Amino acid sequence: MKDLDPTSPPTAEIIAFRLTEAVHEHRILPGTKLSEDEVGEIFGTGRTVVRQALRMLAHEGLLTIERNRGAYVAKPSVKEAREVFEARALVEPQTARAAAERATDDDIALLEAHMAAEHAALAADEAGRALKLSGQFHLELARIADQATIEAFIRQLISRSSLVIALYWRRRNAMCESHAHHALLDALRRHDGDSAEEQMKGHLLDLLSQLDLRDQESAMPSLREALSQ
Amino acid sequence: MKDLDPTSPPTAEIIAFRLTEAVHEHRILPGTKLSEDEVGEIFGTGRTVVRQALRMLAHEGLLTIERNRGAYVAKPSVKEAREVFEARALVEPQTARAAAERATDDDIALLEAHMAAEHAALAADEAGRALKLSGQFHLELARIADQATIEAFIRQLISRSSLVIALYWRRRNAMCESHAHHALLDALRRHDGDSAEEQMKGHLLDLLSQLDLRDQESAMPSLREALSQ
DNA sequence: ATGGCAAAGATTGTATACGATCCGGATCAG
DNA sequence: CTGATCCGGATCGTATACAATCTTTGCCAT
Repeated sequence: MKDLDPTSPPTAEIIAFRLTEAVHEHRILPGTKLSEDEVGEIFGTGRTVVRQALRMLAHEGLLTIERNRGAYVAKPSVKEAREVFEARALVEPQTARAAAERATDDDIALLEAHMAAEHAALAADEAGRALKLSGQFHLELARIADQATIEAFIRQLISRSSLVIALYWRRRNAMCESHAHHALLDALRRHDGDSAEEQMKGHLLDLLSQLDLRDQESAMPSLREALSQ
Repeated sequence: MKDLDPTSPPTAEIIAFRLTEAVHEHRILPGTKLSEDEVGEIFGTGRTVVRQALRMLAHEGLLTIERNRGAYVAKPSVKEAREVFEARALVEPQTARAAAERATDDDIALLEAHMAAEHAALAADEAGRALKLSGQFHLELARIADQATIEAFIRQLISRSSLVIALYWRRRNAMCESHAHHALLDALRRHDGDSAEEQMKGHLLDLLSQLDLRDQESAMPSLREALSQ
């Protein structure tokens, strides 16, 4: 009851969470500068707390901090983008399997609510919000699998995936991936680990295939970095 | 040439590295308190920089920070210990495969030097130093595999493995695992991905089997945590 | 007009001061 | 003697002041 006071100054964790949310929803785009003074004034706190939050996010790969220059929302290279999805392909299918084998009725209900929210966001044309929920769906699977260590890793991967999608997604309009989550949820309902693992593998390949990761795009950025900022 | 000045005050990264090294070498054991003032005086810097370092290490799971109480070297539970090795078993075999397929002659030479140092440390009866080098060996494989994202994850896992070993290792004397690294190195020399993957899988199972992770030990801690710590 | 250079402004890096919280011992009632 | 309560010391949390660094802008020489 003491932490619910809205007038109390936000902690570093809260600021980090809010910023993470904003980046996941593509309300803050890669390359944006996050000035300490600016963020501090927005949240009504000093720079000390803001610095903690920024360093946390930098450690998760969401920001890059350049000494004496400031914190910027990260712009993953094509190589990093590939690595992120390779890592996800390595870790998430097995996690989905474990989740399917362990999921309780409550877990299923929670995921259904999640998907409903995702559909609602899509219907309301709030693509950013839908994307964030989509990421949370994957994170819920890790939680259900009861693997806190891997869950933390997947959280980082999903964070970076948001950045990758912001930079390299092909068509802005269609976020037609909800079928995949539906199929995953079905597999979980049946406690079918094999199917869940397979669905997840396919889902991640689908996501990767919708990215535009041509090397042509990777040669430019280093040049564009210098001027566009 | 400017960063090599030994009189200049250490940065947060340097302090974090030194502390990490000390924990990996078991010179600082789980449960040890790291006071901000104390660490600051040791490194000749203010608390601000120390706090940054401590928070970095906490974020990697090496320390646990309790609000208004201080930072303590983490004491992973049995569950966490299992999770760490499950995660390693999930990630490292494939990484070893990729490393075997990509390793250059220089990489092999570096690993050989690494193993020599490891043997030397064992011969000098410096078990802690040998353990740190052993961890670095695994990390080198990730670097050779050219997977920066997964490398960062493995770094965290190795950190926590050091803590797990400090807490749950069975016999203090024998660190007879160097055979495994030798076999891995052989597989890399032959660029035999299959063998490397299989060797790594077996190596990690060996490590896990040498831990004493009985539930008896896991029922106590939650109780012991409350009073002993 | 262009290129280098210098000074001003802005932003981050660090230390320190002050306030908040927690732990431990002392005191006292039962 | 046991238990609770209160106070002092110590440690952490935050804000702020000052120093270091970078960027920008204006000027001058070529």
